[in-house]
Amino acid sequence: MLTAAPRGTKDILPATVASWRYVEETMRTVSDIYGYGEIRTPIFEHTELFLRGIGDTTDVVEKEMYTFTDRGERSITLRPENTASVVRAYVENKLYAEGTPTKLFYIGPMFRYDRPQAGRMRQFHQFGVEAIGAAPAIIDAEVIVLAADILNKLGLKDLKLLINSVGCPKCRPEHRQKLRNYFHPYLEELCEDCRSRYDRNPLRILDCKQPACKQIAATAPTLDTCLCEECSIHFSELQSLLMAAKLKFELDANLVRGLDYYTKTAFEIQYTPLGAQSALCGGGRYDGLVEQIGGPATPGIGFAMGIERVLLALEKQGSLPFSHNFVDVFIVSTEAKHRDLAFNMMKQFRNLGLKTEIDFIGRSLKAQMKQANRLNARHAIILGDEEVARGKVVLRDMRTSEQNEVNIDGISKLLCKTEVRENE
RNA sequence: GUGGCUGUGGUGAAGUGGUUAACACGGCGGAUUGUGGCUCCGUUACUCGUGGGUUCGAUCCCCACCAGUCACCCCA
Repeated sequence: MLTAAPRGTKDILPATVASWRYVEETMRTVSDIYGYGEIRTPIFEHTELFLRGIGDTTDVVEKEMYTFTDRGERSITLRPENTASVVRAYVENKLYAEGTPTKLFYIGPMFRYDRPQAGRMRQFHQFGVEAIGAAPAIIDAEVIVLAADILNKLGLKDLKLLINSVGCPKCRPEHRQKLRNYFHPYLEELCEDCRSRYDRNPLRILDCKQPACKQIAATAPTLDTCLCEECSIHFSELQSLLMAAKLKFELDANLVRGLDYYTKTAFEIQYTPLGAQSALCGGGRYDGLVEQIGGPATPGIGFAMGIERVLLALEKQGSLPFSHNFVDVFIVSTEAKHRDLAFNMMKQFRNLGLKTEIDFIGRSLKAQMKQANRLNARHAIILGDEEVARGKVVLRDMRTSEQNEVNIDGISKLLCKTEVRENE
């Protein structure tokens, strides 16, 4: 137990960190181009924020949160997502004073107590974007295009963009009523989950995978038939903007987001080969959220993207850039009496920006050469006893095997020139 | 939270109720008493996820737990 990380967590080791940085840098760069600024909120918040923000009947809140009481008797929760925090920070720091809309992005760990699976961790990482303060569909379109742009820049193929409108507090109750009326005669035939969904949130029945429920739901009244004029116009404007941006999408009347705060636009980008965890990115509009957590009535839209999932997709597709490590110089030194000289040389090289390595465990000359080779050293500098006595040292080019004696003084300059030439 | 499958060294893996748990890669050392990349040799699992049980005896049989994985669920 001491030597095992908690279930659903994992170490990200040097060999994979390069991929993470590549993905994160792409996200940061694209966000910057779109005018989104990075925000870093705390990893934990008052539990109440998530109860109010996400909705206290959602699965995330009901059974997936890491909640504990701190030493000051406060109920604290490790963030299961970041939209509520960002909105809290927006209100608390009065970011609306800095001009509208406020465009923010974040990258960081989230925590959800789920049963782990590939692409579903208890500590996982999300990149996400929030645009707060603008209601028109053009900001929805920007956010969606931004998400697609990142995935495209990363080189992912065969992505599927699904969009829907989940309506607003004006049209949703009507739809809800229509759904109840429709499902009422079938109550006995629905699965247990759906019977409770009937009372709590009949919209979710549309999402059920049970064949029986699916069949019944197939002809249920869909939301698009009930959208109020405002929502309906908003949705068609969004579609026209996406077409203008040449972004392909599919309408999915059954696309429902799991968190309560969503209104109007809902969207998801899927990479089907990932199976059950194919949603790389999901989001939508949340026009009631800012007010819900105690701020002024303010519209907003955003999405979150699962970094582990993006990485899985890239791996599956074979699109991860492979990085080959190398060092500029490996200093070979077997004589104890030359250790200080070797160490000092290494320090000088490193000050010049050369990646320099040395043996740390008392290897033989031959073994040190092997090590230099394994580390992909461009050059080996061999401190031979006889040469050092004459103020010289052997410089070997590891690729051509050419080697010659050079003066100890001035070797730094010599090496630097070589490296500059190679990098050109 | 539910169900299925899996669990042998750093990695990929073979294997059997009973002396020394294959093989490959990797690691370490060596094969000209000053030099790597190829080749060759040696070495590298007080032990087969953990804990119980059955048995004269279990890595191979049973149970529990832990972990991974697939599907459900949920969601990114």
